[in-house]
Amino acid sequence: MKLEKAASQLEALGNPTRLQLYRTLVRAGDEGLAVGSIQDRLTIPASTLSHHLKRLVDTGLVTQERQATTLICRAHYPGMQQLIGYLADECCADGTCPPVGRTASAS
Amino acid sequence: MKLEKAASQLEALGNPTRLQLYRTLVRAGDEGLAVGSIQDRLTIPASTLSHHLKRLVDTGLVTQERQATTLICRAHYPGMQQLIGYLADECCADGTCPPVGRTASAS
DNA sequence: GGCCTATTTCCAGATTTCTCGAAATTCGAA
DNA sequence: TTCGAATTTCGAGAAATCTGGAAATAGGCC
Repeated sequence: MKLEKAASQLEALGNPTRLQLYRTLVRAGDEGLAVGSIQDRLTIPASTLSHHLKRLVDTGLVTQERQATTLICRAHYPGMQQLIGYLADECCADGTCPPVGRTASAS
Repeated sequence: MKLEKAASQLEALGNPTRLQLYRTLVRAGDEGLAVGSIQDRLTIPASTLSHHLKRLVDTGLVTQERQATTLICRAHYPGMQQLIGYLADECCADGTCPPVGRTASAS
């Protein structure tokens, strides 16, 4: 994964409203949640929610599936796993780095 | 960890320049890197770098230590581990969530 | 077709971020 | 104390984000 993509995913999660939104979707599990249901739970205007949702979808952290007029949203785990993978590989985010300690080899 | 704090850490990492900066510090290992050295590697103006660095320090992802006139910066692993911990606990970011699938229990 | 619900797009204002030059500050050395 | 190197703070402009109301669109159902 490119640094640019990881950054955009991190940025997408780096907003309290969107992080809460993502968390809500994770908790909803496989069945997902309709946009309207999310709106009811988080109590935010439809347009605002739509913008945030789009951001998460665009970065690959959430998927949507039409069911008649309602849109079901689900957390997209592969997206999150890619992100965690990037952090672990490039930023030692798995917590195993301090002992390992590869020394700086220039740029 | 509070959602707010996790969000601010994610936001701090969610900028290409800062992510690259953090990555550079991780790679530098325990000895860390002076602000000036970082500036040389990433080729960004001192004031810009200082702002980004401050952001990472404020969110607990980086620590600084004075050595005479130079400031040594180091990736602060506990900060990153807290973040990963939050994601794993609250957002199933450890990849074990899909099979587990806890159902939504309202807000 | 006409209608209703769910959701998005359009628009715009307020706020925040990002950037970076110039000036200030810090701290050691001579 | 005067100088010089390292870093931060100040100030400011450009760009992006965040927010939400109003209008538009999508997709069934009568």
